[in-house]
Amino acid sequence: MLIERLSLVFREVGYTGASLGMLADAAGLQKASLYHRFPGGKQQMAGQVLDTALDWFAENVLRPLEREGDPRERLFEALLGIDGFYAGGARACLLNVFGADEGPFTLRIKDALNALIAAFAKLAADAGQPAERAGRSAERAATMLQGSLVLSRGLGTQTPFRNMLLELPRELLK
Amino acid sequence: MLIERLSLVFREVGYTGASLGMLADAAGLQKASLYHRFPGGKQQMAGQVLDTALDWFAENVLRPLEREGDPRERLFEALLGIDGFYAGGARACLLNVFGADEGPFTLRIKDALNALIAAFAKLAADAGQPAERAGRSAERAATMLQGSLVLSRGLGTQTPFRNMLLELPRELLK
DNA sequence: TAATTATTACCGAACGTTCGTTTATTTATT
DNA sequence: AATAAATAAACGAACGTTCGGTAATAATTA
Repeated sequence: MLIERLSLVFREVGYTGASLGMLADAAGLQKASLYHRFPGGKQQMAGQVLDTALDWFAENVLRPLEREGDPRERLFEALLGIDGFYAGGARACLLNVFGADEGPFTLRIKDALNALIAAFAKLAADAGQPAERAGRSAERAATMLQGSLVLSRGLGTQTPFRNMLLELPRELLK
Repeated sequence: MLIERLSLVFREVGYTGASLGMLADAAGLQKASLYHRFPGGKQQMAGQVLDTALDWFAENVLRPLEREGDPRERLFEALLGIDGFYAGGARACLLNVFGADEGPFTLRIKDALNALIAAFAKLAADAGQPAERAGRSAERAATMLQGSLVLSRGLGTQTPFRNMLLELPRELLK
């Protein structure tokens, strides 16, 4: 899939860091050919990459968190989605990567983060946490998710990410 | 201070995102003049910015964490340093910003993160936590620090950072 | 102290390179 | 034949960098 190849580049070097040469190489196309698919240029590529990622995340992470059913099962399903989305902590988060460059993605990033927190909060509430505590747990869960990605990348180890996956149930359930 | 002005630019737009024009403007100098102070160019500027920041961090955060004395007092002093270092969550972490671009700073970033975790671990151990648990608490504290910065930036609010400052004592003490 | 030399700090202008993008043309598909 | 997909070549603009020279400051000499 073309979008996914582009996504890997953006997630590795960020928006400004991704040159059209790199993107073309990753796509297996010439730079000019990318402009046939994305007349809007680099910004459109990044936007579509972000949209696709957010769609996947909504389907495989948010939806399990928000659906009906046993909270523990829903959380495990979401954690599976998270693990896949970040490749075990090896791939950076687009929200972090695109958020660094203040640009046309700021609003979408903000909405996505809020949606994640809201989904975590619903799960925690469904698991029996009082509303206020569920909100704090949700924010802390999102914080640990993002932080573990930073640490995993900075340390060159996937263990912080894995530890975070193990700790989220304690945080959000019961 | 010249270095601090450059630091603000790097922390705002990252390494690749920072152009020499922006850096020169922030410094109140011409581009050519920056090459008088930094013959090594942009890379040397970033390296010196990183070194200066790490020195400040070591002095005002790591040292309180590792010194002798009451753990609660030491932590509060460190939290004060952290709050100042990140301007209440408004300024990004150089470890995150420079870590995005895989480059000549990777090793220094790794060492700095490990030093922070080690300092947190020593504090938690001094506060009475058994060694193994102190290590986990320390990693979790570093994770929440970095994560709260991502969230604060992404959401455009300082509250995640502030909440993190409030939660660290619970995490590391007792 | 005054004049002179070194040294440092800074700047305008240009360098070659790479950036994102466009145009014109060829190849593939239907 | 017509439409879509891919490309080679080139574009202006911005990039990081270099260079020659000018102001300012310090050191040295007389």
